[in-house]
Amino acid sequence: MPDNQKPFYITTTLPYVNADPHVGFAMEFIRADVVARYKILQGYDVFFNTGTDEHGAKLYKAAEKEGIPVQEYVDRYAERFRGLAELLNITPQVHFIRTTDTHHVAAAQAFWQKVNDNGYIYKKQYQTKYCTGCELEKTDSEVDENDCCLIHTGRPVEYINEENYFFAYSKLADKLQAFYDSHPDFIIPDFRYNEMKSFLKNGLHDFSISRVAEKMPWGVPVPDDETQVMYVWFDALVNYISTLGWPENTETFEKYWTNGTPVQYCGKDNTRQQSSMWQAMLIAADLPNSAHIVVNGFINSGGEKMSKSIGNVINPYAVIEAYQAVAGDLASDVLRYYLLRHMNSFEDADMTLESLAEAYTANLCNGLGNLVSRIMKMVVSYEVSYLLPTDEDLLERRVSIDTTRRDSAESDAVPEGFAQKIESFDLKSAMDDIWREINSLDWLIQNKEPFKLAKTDMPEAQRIVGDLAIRLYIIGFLLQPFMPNTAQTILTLVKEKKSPEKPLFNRLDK
RNA sequence: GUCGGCGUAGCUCAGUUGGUUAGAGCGUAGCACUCAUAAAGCUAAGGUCGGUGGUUCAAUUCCACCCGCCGACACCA
Repeated sequence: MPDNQKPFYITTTLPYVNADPHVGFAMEFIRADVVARYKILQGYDVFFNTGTDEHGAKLYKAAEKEGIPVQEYVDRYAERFRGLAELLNITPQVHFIRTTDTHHVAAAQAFWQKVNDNGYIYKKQYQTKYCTGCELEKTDSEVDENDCCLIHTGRPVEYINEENYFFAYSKLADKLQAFYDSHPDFIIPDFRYNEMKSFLKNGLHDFSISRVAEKMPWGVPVPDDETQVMYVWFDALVNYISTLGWPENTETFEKYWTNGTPVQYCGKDNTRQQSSMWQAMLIAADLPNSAHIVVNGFINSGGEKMSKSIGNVINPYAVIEAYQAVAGDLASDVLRYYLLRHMNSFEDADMTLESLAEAYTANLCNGLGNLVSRIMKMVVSYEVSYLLPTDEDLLERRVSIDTTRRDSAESDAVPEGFAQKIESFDLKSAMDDIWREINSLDWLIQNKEPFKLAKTDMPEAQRIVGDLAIRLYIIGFLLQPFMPNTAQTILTLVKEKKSPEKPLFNRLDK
């Protein structure tokens, strides 16, 4: 490994730990993992961050309701989310930060201090709406036109005044605008960028960033003011840099944040926080901005939003468990495959167990799995030998295969533009490239008929199957970031010239 | 309401800088092969490209209006 490896930073948002992991977060996590693994393969020195967001009133109340200490409550959920990384086969390199980590708490305070020193924090009276029916504070979107909470429609909310700290968001509008203007690819996809640009154009209002500790103590204490704690997301956003050891570990911070083109994945409900508020906060603290915000859509099921009452909630744990029966160790790859190729890269998508089963049969059993079996069976039967390309060759797209070329236009062993698709986070299209190559190989076997040639012209049959094996190896190579276990299985089989003892993907019972 | 987007085969979507028979994958039906997980290959069925009007020699592609759907419009982690 060269010493001058280029750094790369990528992070998910931190899920709020008031419920079990959702398949939408699983998708975000998997996508970030694909990019991280891809960059690792490219030789980058990668810092991949995820974790859990553990402060705030909701958790405080949830723990109270269960009658257990908050810390115990969040510990339990943090473990469940940590378990998700293993379940989804996320690279072991991933860093897992908790916003209750002592270092993070100190970093959030240092960040606050810095923003305050720069004059972007001030104290102001803040009016909150409070529903005495719910015994909860309400936001503007939680009250109707008669100023009543949506649950207690006959009872107007009360107004409570409290003193909070405010973030001078509005003072940062010009700088944020200048940043947007000079970074045309900052938010991906572009229609989300347009939304944020018009949001900014409509004017920014300062917002409160603290709560009265007496009422809600479960937060990071505001420096030099024991009466206030930070509002949960102000501290939470700082995780993206506290995970790097900021502020004291300047070396790591500069390496990965300043020079690592930081990429942040998020769901569409987080667009504003990540790409506007957080960026303004960074500017206020004299820190460099993120390089890209990549915004995912939501996953619906059967045309409706997933909800417990409809009963269409899909649990990633259950899906993987179900597929272990047919795919064994490759079960996590089944879910990865589906979320990466059958969910739209940027817009809302629809997931059902039926369409998952259909995709599994068509593309993993009949497609990839079957192809591995038919090629490797011939490799073994005809005692084919071949010389595999090196990783360096493949990274540089230096591969020449002649005897099995369908035609040069539509079947590149290493598809042109494949890297570009991953670099622009269009992972679905990159997957499509791989499946085009899988289809090409199936077509070639059918049309070159090496299984017939084996009876009349063995050397020619061996040459064809050898090329097919090399191309299968390349498929395994390309598949590594997307379906790591499957890719390893294929690479090993081709290297060792073995046919699989049993199908990679067994058929589902009909 | 303001701004933006979408509506193309059963499903998911691509495409048309306006121009001969509108594409892919999956699904469905038939043919046929055997290296393979009864898989792969070939063929077929299936669309008045949301509606109406306009511009044009010519519109699914441009314009207007209408219908339907979606997103943003802030203190929701």
